Amino acid sequence: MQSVPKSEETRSLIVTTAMRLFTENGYDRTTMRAIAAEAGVSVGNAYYYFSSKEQLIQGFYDEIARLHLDAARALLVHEPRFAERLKAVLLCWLELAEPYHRFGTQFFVNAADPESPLSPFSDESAAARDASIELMREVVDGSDVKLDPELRAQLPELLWLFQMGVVLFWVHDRSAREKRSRMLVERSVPLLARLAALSRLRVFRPVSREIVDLIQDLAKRD
Amino acid sequence: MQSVPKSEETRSLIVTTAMRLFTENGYDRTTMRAIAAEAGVSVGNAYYYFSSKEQLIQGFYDEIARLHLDAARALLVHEPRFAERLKAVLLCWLELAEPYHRFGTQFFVNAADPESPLSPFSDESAAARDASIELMREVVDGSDVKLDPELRAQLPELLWLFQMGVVLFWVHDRSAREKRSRMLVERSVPLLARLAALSRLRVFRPVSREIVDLIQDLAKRD
DNA sequence: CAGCTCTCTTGAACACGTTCAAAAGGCGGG
DNA sequence: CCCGCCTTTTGAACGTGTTCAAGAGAGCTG
Repeated sequence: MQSVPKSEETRSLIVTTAMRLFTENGYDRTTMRAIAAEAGVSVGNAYYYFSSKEQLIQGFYDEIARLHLDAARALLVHEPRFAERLKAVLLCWLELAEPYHRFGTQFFVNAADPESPLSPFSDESAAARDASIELMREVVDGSDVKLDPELRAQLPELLWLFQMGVVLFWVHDRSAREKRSRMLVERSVPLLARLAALSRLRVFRPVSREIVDLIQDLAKRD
Repeated sequence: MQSVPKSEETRSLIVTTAMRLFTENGYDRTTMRAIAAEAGVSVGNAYYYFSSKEQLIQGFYDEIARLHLDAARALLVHEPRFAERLKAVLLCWLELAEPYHRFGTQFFVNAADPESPLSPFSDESAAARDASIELMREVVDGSDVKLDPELRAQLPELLWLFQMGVVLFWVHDRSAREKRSRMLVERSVPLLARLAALSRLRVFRPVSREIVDLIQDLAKRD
């Protein structure tokens, strides 16, 4: 049988313990000393595997992203309508993230720091970001939506940005079980779909072209 | 002559010193001990006036908001065109904030924490927020823009939200002298103005109504 | 002036994230 | 079995934000 290297065991023991304590007591109230003690290792050992307390949640971040990709793809299989596809993907994220809303808040605040490797715009997050954009591309391509080809090319990235906006809203959402975040998704998605459809109208063309151009220029890396 | 109470002097000595050190060395690299030493007081004394290091920047925050209100109003006097008014107000903010971009970043990250009193959505920030929304109302009301009355009522709040978006972009902007943030403003504002005008078209009415409704519902406090 | 009270000030102490020199384990080659 | 080398582990120590009990002033009252 395939034996897991000892070091990998220690690593995952630490990250598992950390996640448990974070969800139990919140991020701020969980100390590195407590994590180490609970995992039965020394503080220094935790720092041998993770360069900071913040870094500890990168593992969780990756985990939730992976779960979301799988769960969302499953939902897309039998649904051709664009708005429904997008809605399903976003609601699915809200559902998966719900258990972590309490400390997730703290986490996503750290992630808002442009310097942090946890920022969705950082180089370190490039892989996760690309995967999410790819998912949005599937949302668009597998649907029956009719679009200006130029908009179609940009849309996945725009939808990813929209998703980041939803996350931002979710972080600030204090309603029971993040009901308001769900409402945001349920009501804004049909609107987006209608706007996307409208974008093919003649009056709209110049405006939608310019929007696409602007985003494209802004998205260029410095 | 009106004598300033001693305590006010100490308070402002501390905040002034802190601002200077923050801009010189950045927020993280400036310690409370350094601030206290430089101001010639004890660490405990700084905490007598400010409940945390973060709190120290609330002063700066208020200051910049006040400067912006004055400077922006001056720009509005002889300009009737809606897009130009909005653009002037936003570019004016970018200009005022530029010297603080370096540590402002750190600051606005803290402000992204929904729990923090520095969050633009917090109760503590209500006064500053209302003042900014009022400014946006002047931008709209003093202009020649023609609007659906319902949209007109909501627009100031929407524009304030848009401004928060610009700030978010600015925080992540790493281009020289935040050139990209200026570009964002210069190109997105005319688009917004055109969209606002389009909103009076018959095809658009239902969509724009729903957008206004949605925002209104979301803006309701829990 | 003596005493009292309230504001202001102090600096040592605490808790936490983080670092680092040193020790302990594990392992392949002699 | 021992030696040398690399990985892993340790815990004391450091720097930082923050707290707090104690003291110093400043002003008021009898």
